[in-house]
Amino acid sequence: MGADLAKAEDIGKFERQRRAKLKSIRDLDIDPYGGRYDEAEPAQDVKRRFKDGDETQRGGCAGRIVLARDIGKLIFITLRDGSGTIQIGLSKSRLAEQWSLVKLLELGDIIGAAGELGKTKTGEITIWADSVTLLSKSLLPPPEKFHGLADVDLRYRQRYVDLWANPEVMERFKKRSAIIATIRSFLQERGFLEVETPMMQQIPGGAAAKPFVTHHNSLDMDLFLRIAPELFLKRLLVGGMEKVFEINRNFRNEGLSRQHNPEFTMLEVYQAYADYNVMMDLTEEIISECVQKHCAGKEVRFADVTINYRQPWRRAQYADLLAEYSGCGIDDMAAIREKAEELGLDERAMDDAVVISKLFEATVEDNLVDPTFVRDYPAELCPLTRRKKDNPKYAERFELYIAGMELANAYTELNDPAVQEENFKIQLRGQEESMAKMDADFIKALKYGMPPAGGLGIGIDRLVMVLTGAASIRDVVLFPLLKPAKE
RNA sequence: GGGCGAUUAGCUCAGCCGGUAGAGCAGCUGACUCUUAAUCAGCCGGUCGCAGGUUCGAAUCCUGCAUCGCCCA
Repeated sequence: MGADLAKAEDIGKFERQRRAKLKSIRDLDIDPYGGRYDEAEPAQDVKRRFKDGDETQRGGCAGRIVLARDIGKLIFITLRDGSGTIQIGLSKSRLAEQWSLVKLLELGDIIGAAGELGKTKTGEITIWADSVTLLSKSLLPPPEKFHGLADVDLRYRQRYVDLWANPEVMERFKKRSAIIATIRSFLQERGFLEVETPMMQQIPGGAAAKPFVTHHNSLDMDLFLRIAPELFLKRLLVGGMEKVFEINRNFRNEGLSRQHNPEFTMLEVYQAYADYNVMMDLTEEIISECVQKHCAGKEVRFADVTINYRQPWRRAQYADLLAEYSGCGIDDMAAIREKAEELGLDERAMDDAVVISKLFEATVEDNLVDPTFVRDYPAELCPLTRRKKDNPKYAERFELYIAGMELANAYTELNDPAVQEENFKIQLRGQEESMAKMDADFIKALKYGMPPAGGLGIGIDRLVMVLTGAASIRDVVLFPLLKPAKE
């Protein structure tokens, strides 16, 4: 407590010094918070269009001062904007009456500068400013200039600092945006309609997860933040939308981990008259397009492994993979339970299907580094999925694994209302998980008739992780959920 | 929930077997019109996460707690 107060005072010291400068600037009759600035263009563009030897060129940029080298009557500033950095040369002789302002500038301030373009003796493209505009005074000291902001917790809490103090962070989030844009246009070009379905639902369904609860005051009604959009997107299939997709947030009331943030972004795609094989091809095409456009090659580093995205991707049977890595035949429950016991999975109270799934997680997943489609899941694990016609023990479902992570999940959608209702009831008997909730309106929709369809979900955050080499989901979510800051 | 690690100046970090706190950056003062993490001289800056314990003496050893990270469930 005493230490916290002391710290607060220290921070106050730096802020006091900066406030004093702010006052000096006001005393010069200059607004320290500027306004519209029309002379700026992106730093990268200025550097790109610069032609050596032409001394008539001019340019202007606006951004944050991230480095400054003060040589007395000449100051070099490294200015960072959204596109990169550029050097500004501030000389006393050129700036004349503005020099007193220039001497008051410091790291972190946001300025605009315009003037002749030129190269320095050492070859750096530089704006030799003849006008400088203070656009926003910074009152808090920036992080250390060379190491940037290193404290992991602070980086997430103060992402607004992280983004400009650590350029690779900005790059990663630009890439995330570009990847999502690629996916969106890929689907739109193929005739998929982008839709938005409710985030606040009365009956949370479409996945097995615990929902967040919220409350609508004037209706005096509890609502759930959606755990999946699935049941609404299928209603759209009933309504006649034959190719739809949604990219939006899902919310699951679970713990946090490297791969889990309670709110995460999901792509779901539905295509009438298709099945899971069509979805498999689509998944491979979408992600390959992203690799093509946003990665340096077909091999991408992720943590301590290299992922090989060369097509075609492996497509393997769930049962075969289980046998390959656990040594257990999928029908040999005695062996499966013994193996689970051996691995300390605490399987006694679990249904057979759940034990199988736990054993799969424990033995197989980590081995699936290169993109691998795992297909034909035990039907008990798939209440929304159509069973295989030639072997109803299995469902027409696949998951895509990359780097040991579940990246996508897809199936041939179940469109028989009687079977769907029965599956809901079976789930109801088993667990209190939300998948167990009976959605009578959804059954009603199916009774009107839903075309056979393939459905696909891709975890966008995880996709961005594997494509950008980010080991934690927190590195691809701008503002990940954190515990409240201590004060 | 369990294990491991971290917590020292605003930031990034040193600090050995216990002897009473250091560097770089930032800041302040001064010099410098071609720097690139500019340089040079000087100065300011710390209840060493918190609370106990051992000791003549604790940033250092012990215990508990808190926060953060990593791994596991």
